[in-house]
Amino acid sequence: MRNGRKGPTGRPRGFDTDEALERAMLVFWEHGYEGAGLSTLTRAMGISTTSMYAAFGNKEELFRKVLERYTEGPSAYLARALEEPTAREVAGAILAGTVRTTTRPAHPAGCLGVQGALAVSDSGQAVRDLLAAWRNDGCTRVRERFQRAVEEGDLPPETDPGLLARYVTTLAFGIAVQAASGVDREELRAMADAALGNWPIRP
Amino acid sequence: MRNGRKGPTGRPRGFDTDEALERAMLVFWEHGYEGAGLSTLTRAMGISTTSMYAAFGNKEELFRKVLERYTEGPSAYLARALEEPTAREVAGAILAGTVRTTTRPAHPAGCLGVQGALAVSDSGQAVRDLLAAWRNDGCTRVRERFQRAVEEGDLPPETDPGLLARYVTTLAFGIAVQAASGVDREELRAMADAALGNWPIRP
DNA sequence: CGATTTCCGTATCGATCGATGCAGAAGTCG
DNA sequence: CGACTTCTGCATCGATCGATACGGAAATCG
Repeated sequence: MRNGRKGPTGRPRGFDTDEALERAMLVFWEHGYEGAGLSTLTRAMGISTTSMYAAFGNKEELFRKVLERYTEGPSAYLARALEEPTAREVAGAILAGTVRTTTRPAHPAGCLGVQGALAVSDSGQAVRDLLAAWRNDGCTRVRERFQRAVEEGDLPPETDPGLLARYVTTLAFGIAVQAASGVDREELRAMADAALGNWPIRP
Repeated sequence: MRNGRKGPTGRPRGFDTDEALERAMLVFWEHGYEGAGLSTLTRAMGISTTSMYAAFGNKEELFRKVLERYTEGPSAYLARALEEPTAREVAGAILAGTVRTTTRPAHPAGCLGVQGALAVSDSGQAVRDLLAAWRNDGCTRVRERFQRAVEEGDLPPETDPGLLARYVTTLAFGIAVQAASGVDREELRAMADAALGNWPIRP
């Protein structure tokens, strides 16, 4: 559709796609996939429904692009945390990043990947499955990092990397729920620090 | 309205209120407050929308009654756990009960109190706040139980009961999210056991 | 400029949302 | 039985849902 080799270029788009996605991300983050109506979304994006459909396809594809943006933006702390030198620092960075992102002032409380579509109607199950896969993928990446830590001798050889990854992600998802409930940032940070006081947990 | 002192009794209700509430609970549990439409609810309850409004008021009041039923039914493990003799056993019972309830076969995965209304549209914020208060109330009750444990010498005197309660409930909410993502029951059970391997956590 | 392409504002689609009005059936009283 | 009360099935309400059709405005080409 774009850039066929023949003919004039046509009128360029009248709005910034990146900024529109950012606005849409904040709406989905606050209200969830199904709680965010087209009217609310387009009003926040500053465009009409026609422009939204022309630029992003439909509501579900808009959400998919928003989730990509979220992964590389507010949730980028995960990828950075996986590069910490020790498993203990990886876990600490994940929890600290989760607390920071889920309780940032002037941003919606909680985590888009958790509250975006936990329980939905029949028409939203595709997005529900997408987010479930997103969460499970996060846990898998943490497990692989802990597996490497075992191989490197950073973690004791009898450590179960899957168990440990499930523990850290469970804390992270729980923090997201607490944040969505209005719990204070400092309290969550203190709790996360204390949770890693005895590290690593063992089966 | 019911049982005014004058006049005949009138035609009795043609369905079992308790069973209708049970069916509604399962629908809200699976689809959330806003994801459960009146047509889905009434079909599952086996009654018409008119009967639902006559018996329960409206959708929001129906949900409130469903939440009460959930608290005294699937979530009753919390009240029982608080009566365990030691703080350590309280925490263990809470996590074991959470795993059991959020992964019970033939029941919806996850926790109604978590996925019932985490992120909603403007018209659902009353229910959202209701569930946030429900979760915070659970944390408060755990904190008060741990406070008692400190006074009884069951927990070390320097223990922070609020921190410990936040830790246990964060794990519980995280378990609910994992369960909603399809994580296996046995894996969650093993993780919960390991999480309490070093008890209590300290600030 | 004129031709062509694309974007965008308005108006609207059918479906579903939660919620009711109405009338008659069904049951409980004296 | 007959008076009275309540429940229930059908139809429908206005609002909103996600999604489009259409046509004019705007921008880029030769």
